[in-house]
Amino acid sequence: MTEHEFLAGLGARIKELRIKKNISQKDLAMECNFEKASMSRIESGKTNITILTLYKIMSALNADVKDFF
Amino acid sequence: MTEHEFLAGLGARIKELRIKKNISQKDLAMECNFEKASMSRIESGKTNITILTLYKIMSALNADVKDFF
DNA sequence: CCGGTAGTTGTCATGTAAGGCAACCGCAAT
DNA sequence: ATTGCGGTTGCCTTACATGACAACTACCGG
Repeated sequence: MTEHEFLAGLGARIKELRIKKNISQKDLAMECNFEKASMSRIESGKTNITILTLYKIMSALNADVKDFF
Repeated sequence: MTEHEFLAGLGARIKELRIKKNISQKDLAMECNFEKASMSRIESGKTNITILTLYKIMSALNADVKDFF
């Protein structure tokens, strides 16, 4: 698995969990205290997020980090 | 769980897996293509690593990312 | 047609991770 | 006492994530 594939897969997983909770990128981003633009880039695998950013998203989704992989 | 606790816990988990494989920070760092100094800081929770750095460490440890949480 | 909603993309400033080098601390073992 | 190893810390540069704001597309509602 390439690094790019890894990031894309992670973004897809985040999107999947977000859709399951029926909230918009904007709403999820607001709960994480950043912009919907950032969430868009994260879900599309364009940014190599830090582990704390992943932690914030995980918390906002009431999910366990394990659920992201 | 605070962000600091999250980072510290992640570092401890990395250390645990590294010890289990019986390799030094230096050797693990070399496999990840960075310095032992960086590995020391990661294991002690001093740096907020990116997900690709975690991915590199995971690969070097022949572990699944799930094993880190 | 026009408003709002969801998502994408460009650009910017600031902070900080990545990567590297060197010096240092404990602690073996000789 | 000194050589070596594992680990820690300080400092530096460069790259990039974060966070923000705006502009844009596309779709759907009235």
